[in-house]
Parts: sequence; C-alpha cells; structure tokens
Amino acid sequence: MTVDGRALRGDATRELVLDAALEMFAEQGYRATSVRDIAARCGMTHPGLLYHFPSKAALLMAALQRRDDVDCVDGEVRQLGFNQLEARAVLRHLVTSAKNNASKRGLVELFANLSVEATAPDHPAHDYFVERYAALKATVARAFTDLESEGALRQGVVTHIAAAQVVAAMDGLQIQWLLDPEGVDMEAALGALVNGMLVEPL
Amino acid sequence: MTVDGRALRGDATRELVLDAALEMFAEQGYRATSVRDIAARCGMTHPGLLYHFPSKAALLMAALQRRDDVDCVDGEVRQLGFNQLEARAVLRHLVTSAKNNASKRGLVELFANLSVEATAPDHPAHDYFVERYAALKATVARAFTDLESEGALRQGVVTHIAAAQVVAAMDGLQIQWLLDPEGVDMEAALGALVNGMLVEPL
DNA sequence: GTCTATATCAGGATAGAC
DNA sequence: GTCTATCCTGATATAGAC
Repeated sequence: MTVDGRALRGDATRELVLDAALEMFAEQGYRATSVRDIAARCGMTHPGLLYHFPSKAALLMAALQRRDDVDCVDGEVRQLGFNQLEARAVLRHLVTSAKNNASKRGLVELFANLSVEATAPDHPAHDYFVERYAALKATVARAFTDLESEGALRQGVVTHIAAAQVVAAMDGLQIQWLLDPEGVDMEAALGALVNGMLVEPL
Repeated sequence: MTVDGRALRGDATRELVLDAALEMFAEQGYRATSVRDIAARCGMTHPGLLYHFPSKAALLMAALQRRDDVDCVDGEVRQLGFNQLEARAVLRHLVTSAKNNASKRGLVELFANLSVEATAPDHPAHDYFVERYAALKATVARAFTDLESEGALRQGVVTHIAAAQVVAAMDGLQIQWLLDPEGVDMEAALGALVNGMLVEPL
C-alpha cells in the first residue's frame, strides 16, 4: 500500500492510527478532530503521527480507503462487486443501508460532512467523492435499466434520472435525519421512493 | 434589531458587514472565511467588526436572517407567505429554484455546507436549520395534501413522506451538482420527481 | 459608541535531534 | 521511527484611544 508514492506497507502503527482516526472522525467530525487528539489516543505525539501520513488530509483519505476495504469484507455498500447482484437486490440493498445508517449517527455525520466539504475542487477527498458518486449512480442506473428491459419499470421513469433521484434522496434524507432524528424515517421514505418507480414493489 | 440582547439598530456599518460576510461566506464557505478577511474587505480591523457582532457565529446568523429578508423582497424561496400560493405553484416554485440555483454556485455551496454543519446540536445555526426544514417540509406537505383532496395526487403517495422526499432530493441533487456540474440536471431531476407524484404534470 | 492594538490560545505543518 | 522545538495562521477576548 502506498500514499503519495511513499511505501508504507507492513506497519502496525499505521493501522492503529487509521482505526483511531476513523473512529474519532466519525465521533466528532473531521474538522473538530485534531491530529494531536488522534496522536494522543495512539500514545504518540503529533509529529510522530505525521511521519506516517504527510498531512491530516492524507490521513483522512487513507482512513476512507480502509473503510471501503472493511466494507468489502462485511458486505456493506460497495461500488465494485455490486453488478453481480440482481437489480432488485441492488435497490433493496440501498434501502437496507438507509435502515442500518439510523444506528450509526457518527458515520452518517462523517460522510454527510465530507461529501459536502469535498465539493470544493481543491479538497483532499474531492476526487474520491466524485468517483464514489459516479460509480454509485452508474450502478443504480444499471439496475433500473435491467428492470426496464423486463418491463418492471414504471411508465415514464428515465433510468439515469431515477438513479440521480434515489442517490440524492439518500443524502437529503440523511441531512433531515441528522437535524431531527424523529422527523423522518429514512428507510420508509427511500423505500417508498424506489417503489414508486417500479411496477411491482420490492 | 438585536443580537444576543445587544442593541444594534440603525447601523450602516452593520449592513455593510453583513453584505460582505454573506458574499465571502458564499464564495469561500463559512469556515474558510476568517473574521479578519471580512473586516479587511470592509476597511476595518477584525476586533472592530466584532464590536458589531459578538462572534463569527452570530455574524453568520445575522447574515442568514438578512438573506431571508432579501428573499422575501425579490420573491425567492420563503417559508412564510408560501401558503398563499396555490399548491401547484408551490411545487413549480421549488423546481424553478433548482433551476436558478444552477447559476449561483457560491450560495448553493454555502447552504449545502451550512445545513450539514448545522446538523451538530451545538452549532450556532442548528435551530435555524431545524426550523427551516420543518417549515419547508410542512409547506410542501400541505401542497400535496391540497392536491390529494382534489384527486390530483397519484395513488399511494403519502403526503408527508412525499414532502420529505422532495426536500431531500433538492439537497442531494445539489451535492451531486456541486461535485460534478455536468453530471446532473437539477431542474430536470426534481421536476421529474414531482411529476411522478402527480396525476397531471405541473 | 466605535474602533485600534494587543494578547492568548489552538491547530496544522516542518526542521532537525536522537 | 519518534520526539522536541518552532512557525504560521486563525479564532477569540480585553484594554483603552478617540
């Protein structure tokens, strides 16, 4: 594994730092977590940690990558490998994610904050999120296309637009839920949205 | 007008500062804009500015309030006064907003960032956004209810859920658009979503 | 009442010792 | 590979000039 061309493989400290960082980012947010805090939790000083990662931003990116790797293992949302699943399973999976997210406020906060922050072209995670969204939308669009060819899609639904709507709803519902957890049911709202696009509900 | 109990009325400097602040927040984001930057643009020093506003957070709130006031004048999205409009006009208005936003990247960025930041219960703008969203959803839900009573709503559409979906889509589409302006058509996607809920398109 | 100057504090990043 | 020391920048608060 490399970061910015620097070889970093086989490092236990590195993994320790990554776990602590992801945990603290998820608990308090990226900006509110200082490199010093993370270093302290790992029993080292701040410059000591920065030996392993050139910057706080690089640490963030590495933590995100690591999370994706973990997701791969425990079967959570992933861009790749998604295409193997059947179309309905893909959509069902999105709704299930919405449900599961309701018990992971910290992570929802982290990703909500990051995906918006990363909107700035010069943000360290910009490319990561551009690709993440493109891949996710492509997967969902593909699922809708498959359903369309089976006549399972409702009249007038345009696949790539529907994909954008579903992904957008996931994000927007998270914001509403973070602002007022009692005010929305993410699973119900997303499920209803998807079902409204299908001839037969999921 | 008062902020935190301190009287501040009749102050031209105050208005100047508010305009500059909103402009710079919109251009560079809330966090990336320092009080010193704003003060400099107004030809004053940073503590001089802080005489008028107790903190950067209070400045933000005042700037948001001011924006709402301006919106009231030029006919943009507003919670209050919305109920006077007919149901279809309310929905059409949302779609038009999505269209207009495509030429105001800075403001879209500001509100996207703020609404997520303000998710934290201790954020200075938390209550503002909780209320903003509650009011917006209530208005949209009301519009759907009116349409429902006229039989203009599609089978199976639940009004308060539909409101949450529409508002969520607006936010989520903005994120996608900020990440990749060529990748989505906010107006088309939002319009299609709303039309999918109605018997007759807007 | 309005502002300048100044002080304090925290976070990110780097240089160089060990 | 890790630490000490240091720099820079930004947020915040106070004293006091005008």
